[in-house]
Amino acid sequence: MESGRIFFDPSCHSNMLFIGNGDSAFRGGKSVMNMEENSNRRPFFSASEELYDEEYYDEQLPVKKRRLTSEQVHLLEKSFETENKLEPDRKTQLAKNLGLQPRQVAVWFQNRRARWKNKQLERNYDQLKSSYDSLLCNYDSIVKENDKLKTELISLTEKVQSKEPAEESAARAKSEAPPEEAQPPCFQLMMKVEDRLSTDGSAVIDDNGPQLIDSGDSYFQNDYSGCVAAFDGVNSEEEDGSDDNGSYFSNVFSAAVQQEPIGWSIWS
DNA sequence: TTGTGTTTTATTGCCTCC
DNA sequence: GGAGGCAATAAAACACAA
Repeated sequence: MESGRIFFDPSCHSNMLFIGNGDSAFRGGKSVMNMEENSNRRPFFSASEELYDEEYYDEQLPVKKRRLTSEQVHLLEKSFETENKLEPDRKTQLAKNLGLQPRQVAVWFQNRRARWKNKQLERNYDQLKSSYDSLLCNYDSIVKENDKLKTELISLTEKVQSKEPAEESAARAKSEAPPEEAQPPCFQLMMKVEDRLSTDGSAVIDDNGPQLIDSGDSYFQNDYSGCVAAFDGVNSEEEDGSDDNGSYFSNVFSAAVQQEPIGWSIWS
């Protein structure tokens, strides 16, 4: 690269300046930056209309683009902290104080906003990622807990079944329960467990089947209802949108509604 | 010293607002 | 229509490892 003159590289997309003998595109201007007194840096000429300044070229040899001094950057940063948008008056004042062109101040703020936005995006990404990781961790522990409860349930059920004479079970199923094909497998297990765990036995199953669940000491009441509802073979109404397959829970609910004197009438 | 990646300064083109 | 903002981009300046 030759030295001594500034010219535009015609092939350069951004009108970047070079030092050399070229003068065809040389439009001239004036000094843009007043660098520190003791700085050996030379100013950078930016806008084309600011380029031509014979006196300046006689005195100095401008080189391409220059960085702002640390003092200039410091003041710009302070200004940016108070307000990241630049109104015309402030821009002019800042430019004057820093010995820069207003355009340079505007460009600096523009680039600074872009950097801030990128940082903000990074911060947001980190926050979202940590939230996601936390949720994932919770989800995993819930799934494990659910699996554990399922295993417990199956284990208890097997124990109950192994102690119950087959004929007794069959007889009760025939006389007291709704048609077996209308009940979900989970309910069948519940009935058996409920029966087995009941201390007095007589009060558990009476003529009104649905009271079984409402009897106050139901094994599955409340605490396990969610788990049971999620158990395989039990479809919630939300899942299939219907209860026309003889769901026991629907039956219980209907029975409760019918027994409720007031209050529930809206449902009947 | 040199190659390479990152940061900074600046331009361009498009869009919105008044 | 002009001013100003923003995204995309160029290119110089800088940092740093080999």
